[in-house]
Amino acid sequence: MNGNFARRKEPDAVRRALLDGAASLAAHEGFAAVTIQSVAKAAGVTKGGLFHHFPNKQALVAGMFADQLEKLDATIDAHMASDGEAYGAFTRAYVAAIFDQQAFGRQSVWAAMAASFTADPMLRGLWANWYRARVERHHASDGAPALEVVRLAADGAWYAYLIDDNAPDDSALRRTLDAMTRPTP
Amino acid sequence: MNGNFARRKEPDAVRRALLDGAASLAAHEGFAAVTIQSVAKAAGVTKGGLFHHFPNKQALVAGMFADQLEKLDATIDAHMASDGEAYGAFTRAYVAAIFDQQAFGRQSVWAAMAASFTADPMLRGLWANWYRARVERHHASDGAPALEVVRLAADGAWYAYLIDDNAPDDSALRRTLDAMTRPTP
DNA sequence: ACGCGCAAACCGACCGTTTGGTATGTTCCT
DNA sequence: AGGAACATACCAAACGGTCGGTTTGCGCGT
Repeated sequence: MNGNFARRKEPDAVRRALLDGAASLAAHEGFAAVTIQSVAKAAGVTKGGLFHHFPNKQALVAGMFADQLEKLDATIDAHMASDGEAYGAFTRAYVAAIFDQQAFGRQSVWAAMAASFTADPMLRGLWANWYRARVERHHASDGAPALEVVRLAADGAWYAYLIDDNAPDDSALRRTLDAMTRPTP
Repeated sequence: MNGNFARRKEPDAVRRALLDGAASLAAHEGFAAVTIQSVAKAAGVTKGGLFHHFPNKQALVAGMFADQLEKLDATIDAHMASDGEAYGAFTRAYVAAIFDQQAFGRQSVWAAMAASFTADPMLRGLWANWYRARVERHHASDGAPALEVVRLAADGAWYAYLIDDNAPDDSALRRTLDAMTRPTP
């Protein structure tokens, strides 16, 4: 039995707090605010404690990226599971995830991650690999060129939404893109 | 007459060298390499000289952005001038500019600028205003929703191209998008 | 059951470097 | 002469990272 007070040493919980703290910091303060000091403080740990879990900052950021990719995986898989139609299911889930403000809005980790994509080739590779693997996995149902155009347009809409502060109503665009993923009879 | 040697004091030339140096630095070394020191050195000037032309770093970066926007303006206008068809002319020029590697490739200033978009709200506003003004200006010929989708897809393709190192051949996509801007008879 | 050792977990002070920015000159042109 | 156009020296702050020390908990021998 060890479910005692909070004073116990639970490294897994600390590691989780570090990753969550980094993500929250990136979402609300921007990617530049993700410093070793700030992340450690947000997790209730000192710098020394942080460096025990991650050898350097790059490892910390990479861990945060991988964590977010896992969550995105779960979101997309859940959406695909509740989709009756096989054709374009992945593209629909992808579009749905992007148009979900809570997951991809300015106040999200991805907004900050977009900033670091062009800077760090390693993080760029992480995302590129994820996307490539997903496209390849669902090639049977989502390999059509028309679906690729839909995904690209969703990416563009997401980027435009991030940039333009007073974002317009995009529900019409979302419906349009969703309709473009339906099989043509 | 004052067209003498290069030893004369020509503040306009220095200012130009600073903007070009900043752009070149951002393109080849990434946005993080755009520091006061590096830019001044690239322009053959010391820090003090730079701060004579720009009150702070934000003003320097803003000037660099405005400079690039002017160049983009010229590129698009030139493309539109040589376009016989009125409908979708702006969208076609926009797509053409994006798919021009020299202007928008990874080795371009825009690749670095994309990184700073999410970080700095001011720079974000500069781009958002430019885009909004352009769309409004060409609303008569490029206001159709189908054309907006094309522009968004071009943005998405550009972003994907920046992220994925081994970029695939996108000439087919470029033709597809271009075809989608033609008037439907 | 009980101490005991040892490694994992964490702290806190320190370091070298870089950054944007300032203050005080010095040179150049009109 | 006087201001614009630069140079030079300096500064405080923040960053990533290191290092020695301290605490916690678990295994192990008896």
